[in-house]
Amino acid sequence: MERQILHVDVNNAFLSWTAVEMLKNGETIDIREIPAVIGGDEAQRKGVVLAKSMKAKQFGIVTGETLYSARKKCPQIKVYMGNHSMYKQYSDKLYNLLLEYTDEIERFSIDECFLDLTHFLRGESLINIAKEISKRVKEELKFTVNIGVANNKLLAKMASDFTKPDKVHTLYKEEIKTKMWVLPVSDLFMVGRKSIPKLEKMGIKTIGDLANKDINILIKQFGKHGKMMWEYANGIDNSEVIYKYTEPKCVGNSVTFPNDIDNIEKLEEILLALTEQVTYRLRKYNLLASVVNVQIKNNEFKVSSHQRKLSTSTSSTKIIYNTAKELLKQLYKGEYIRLIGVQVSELYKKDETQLSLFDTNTNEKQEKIDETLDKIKQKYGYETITRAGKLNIEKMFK
DNA sequence: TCTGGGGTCCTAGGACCC
DNA sequence: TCTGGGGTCCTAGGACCC
Repeated sequence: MERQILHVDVNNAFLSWTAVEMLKNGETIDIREIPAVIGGDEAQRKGVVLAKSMKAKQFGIVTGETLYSARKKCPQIKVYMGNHSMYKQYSDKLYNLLLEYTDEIERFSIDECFLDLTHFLRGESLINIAKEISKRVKEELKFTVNIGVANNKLLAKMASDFTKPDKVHTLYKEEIKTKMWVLPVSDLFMVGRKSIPKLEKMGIKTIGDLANKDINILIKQFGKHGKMMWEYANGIDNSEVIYKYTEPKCVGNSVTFPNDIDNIEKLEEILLALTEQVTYRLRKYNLLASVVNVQIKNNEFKVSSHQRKLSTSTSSTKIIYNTAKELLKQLYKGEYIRLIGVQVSELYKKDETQLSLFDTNTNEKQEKIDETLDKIKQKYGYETITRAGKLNIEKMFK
């Protein structure tokens, strides 16, 4: 049986949600109607465009570029700050509305969902459901979405990316040639910055060119990724809508400094603050980690990383930080550092861990200490007790 | 490039084992 | 040892996504 899939994508999510929130708070200007972007803090060297209005797009502003460059394209551009917890609230509102149609929903990102309606149609057509959702979101939640209607996730996602905003598009098998193959290959999901020039060198300019290329040549050049790109270009995708909760595969935190740092003590201090946040989340998920990874980016943007597998899995701040500190020592060659990050992976559910032959007791003792501290954090606020003191990355540079 | 932060997945090469 | 081949595990780096 053909699957009935929708992809719901919020138009300019961060900017639209900010607009709705501002209007709710008495603002009279709708920032969706003027050249505006959501951007990071330039003083903290996080000045990139995270979302843009349609008006801003008309000036050629793209997501990810610097605010400096955005201003050059449009000097009157208005820049607003983001607020992640507000985004989450709007994301939840959308999700709750979608739940009225099916509980088979995959939250692909904060502003995108896949819906599997195969078992929930009851005689109605998929496109009419899409139109109803579109209308209701606009009326009830005051922002707009694009919806892709198709028989698999890839085609639904491609369809939702056609003309914007506030549109419903279908992309059925018989429409692939006319609607998808004519697009530049860079529009295909999973064809990124590095693949585009390689594909062009092979004479592939459109998605159609890719679809009709010999798959073996693509596999030779790109490996598994080549096979996937070819399948996507041909509209082939058998992946399921993953609507059940899945545990994260890794947990990490990283930070770009307001100024480059060449002082190992300072780096260690920040590393500790980051590790505390990572392990705090780990314990909140009730997970233990077996691999610790530390990453640095120097002032020339060169990224390097070291990782180490632990003899036993743990969520202990002390154990993970000690490992991270050693990894940093191996990594750091005295250059100016722009970013540091710590990430843990190979995660296990706490109750499922195999008991290691040695030293589980010390691990457990450390984890107990952390859990006690976590409870205090929950009661009195996170800032009160982090071992990095009142450490707050911004404050550190004052 | 005045170039964020949080993820997932893949690959190549080396160590080590039989 | 002037040493073969295959498998597994580990690490570093990179591609891609939103």
